[in-house]
Amino acid sequence: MKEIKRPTIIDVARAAKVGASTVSRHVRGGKSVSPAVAKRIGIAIAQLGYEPNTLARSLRVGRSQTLGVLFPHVNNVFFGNAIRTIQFEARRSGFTVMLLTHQEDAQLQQEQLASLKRSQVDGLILVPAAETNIAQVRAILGNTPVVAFDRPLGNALDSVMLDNEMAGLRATEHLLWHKHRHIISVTAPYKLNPLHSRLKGHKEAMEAAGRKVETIIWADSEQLKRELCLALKRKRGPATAVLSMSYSVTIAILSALRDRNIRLDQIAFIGIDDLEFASFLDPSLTTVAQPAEQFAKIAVEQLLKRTTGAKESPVQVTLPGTLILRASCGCDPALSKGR
Amino acid sequence: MKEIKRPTIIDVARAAKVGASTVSRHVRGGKSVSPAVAKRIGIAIAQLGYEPNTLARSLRVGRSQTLGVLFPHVNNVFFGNAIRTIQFEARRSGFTVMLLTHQEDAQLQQEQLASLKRSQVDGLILVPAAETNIAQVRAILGNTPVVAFDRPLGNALDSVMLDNEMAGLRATEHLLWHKHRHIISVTAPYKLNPLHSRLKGHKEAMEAAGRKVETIIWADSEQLKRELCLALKRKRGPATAVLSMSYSVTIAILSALRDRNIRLDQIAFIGIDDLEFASFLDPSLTTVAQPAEQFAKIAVEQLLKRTTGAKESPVQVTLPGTLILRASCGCDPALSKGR
DNA sequence: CTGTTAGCGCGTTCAC
DNA sequence: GTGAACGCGCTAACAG
Repeated sequence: MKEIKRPTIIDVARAAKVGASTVSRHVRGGKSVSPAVAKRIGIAIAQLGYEPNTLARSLRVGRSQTLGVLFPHVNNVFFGNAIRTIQFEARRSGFTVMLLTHQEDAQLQQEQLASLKRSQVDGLILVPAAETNIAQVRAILGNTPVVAFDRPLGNALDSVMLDNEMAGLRATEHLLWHKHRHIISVTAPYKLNPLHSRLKGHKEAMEAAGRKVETIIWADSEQLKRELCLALKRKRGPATAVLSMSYSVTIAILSALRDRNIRLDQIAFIGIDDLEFASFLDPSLTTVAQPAEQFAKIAVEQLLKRTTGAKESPVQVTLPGTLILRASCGCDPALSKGR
Repeated sequence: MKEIKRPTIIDVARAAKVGASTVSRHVRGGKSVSPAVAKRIGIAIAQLGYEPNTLARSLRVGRSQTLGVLFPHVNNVFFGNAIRTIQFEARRSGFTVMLLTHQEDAQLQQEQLASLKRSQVDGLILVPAAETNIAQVRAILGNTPVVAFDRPLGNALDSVMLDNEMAGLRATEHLLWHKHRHIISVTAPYKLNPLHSRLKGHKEAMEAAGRKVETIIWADSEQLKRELCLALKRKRGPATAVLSMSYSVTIAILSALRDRNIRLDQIAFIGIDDLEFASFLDPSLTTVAQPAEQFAKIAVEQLLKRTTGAKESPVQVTLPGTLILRASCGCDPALSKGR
């Protein structure tokens, strides 16, 4: 079994006593090859253990059949599920996925984009880092199709994301419905559009109810602890409910509460973005979940359309979140049994 | 800005009035090019927005500078961190990473392996699905270097993983030290070597202490609830401590306890594998954490050695886990403040 | 130090 | 229905 180098299409051709192009037609299927010859080729391929060289094929046809995916990271349910589905959908269409991460770092993002470009990806699904603008991306990517995922990147691009404003609005309304009058919202310092929109929806709901908007911008853990305690423990109209604007903010809040020995059942809480462990906390956490799989399907579908040269104007898909009622908002704990 | 097709090395050569190979030497750096010429080439590249075509280069040199990574999924801290570090380390050495998942499915794993092979990856970091043997992998991969990650795959391969037996032993010893006499261990039905080893270590510790080994094999959630309740609530010597053998088992146990309204503080608990939310539970969860970053570094390093043709006999690296003492084992809750 | 030439493995004309 | 020849973009030999 001296496999000093891998068999090429020519080796197969020789073994099957046919021309190379006949083998080529056969492996790609569909094309007309006489049954007898097809049989011989099939045997030769099996015997030699031939696998087409994707690199050579891509170079020749000018498409790599590869989709780039550039995410901040892979460490949360939403991204994890999205990635799984993206891979699945891409595979179904004969594409492979090249997954990179930029760790929310603009510099690294640019490098990764360059890497993707050099790899000749046919298209890209991008969750842009904060303060990214479309020009930076285009400068590196040229005219490679891009769809923005989870975060907008100008309306010259296809995009798919949550109806963030609605999410903020609905979550707030639910808290108000539970008769909370002093709700404190917590957001991250990143200049990320989704956070702004969620906050905007929150403000809208608060103002419609005639309540004062109070927001903490989480800068560091000490400051968050301080401000959160202040709001929750003040004598005059202490906050009784907390609305978290994102996954990482929720983590920060949970840490802060834990460190200050404030039990979750002393306040009401809703977090935008679901957490895999939301139902294991006590009380279980009410969250607004994003339809990751649906996002992924739409993103891939849209991207594949573009790679085949569709020229329609960009579509911006916006999907509603799902308010998962568990216990932390004040709803009956029994509800949490669902999941 | 009519960018009808991307500039090639020849376009650059013409623009700079030099030969193509001179440009080639320049872009790869290091090689000797006269300063004057280098300058001209630099300008031409900037002007045209030239990016080398990785595909063509790979085809030519016979290496893709790409490392394949095939993981079960990306949805847990351990895998997530490992992936991040693998990408980082690979990048540092000029490699890009092609990440695929097999969802613990042997069939899908084989397909993904084939895909990786066709993509001409220079090496592969693999977390093998259950019941995978080395022959299956080699059949598809030929002589592409592979390092097994987190799970062994025969000793003909480089591998890096946890000292699983030690982890099971240490966790058990800690529970015994807390005077628990009836400890119940819970494992998954998958025929995964790490689970066996952890269980083996557990048994060792139990037998050394003269205690009876009781193990639940988690088949489905109803059965788990039933058997767990039975063990915890029986009249004669009820179990007072639970040892979970893996991340997913821990999730299952937490679900079971929640559904049966058994609060975590009624029992002692240690889980092998850390969870990102371990410190948010009440009581916070004591776990054995795996050094994901260290694993990743070693795996990449070893793999890169192989891709440059190292022929030493396979090395099997085994690293100890870290017992993170939080509250659920019975240690002072104050300890949990650490993280 | 530089340019010319010849393929890497494949798909695609275009003759047969 | 089939095969020979060319070239995708690049780098490794060589010759200058």
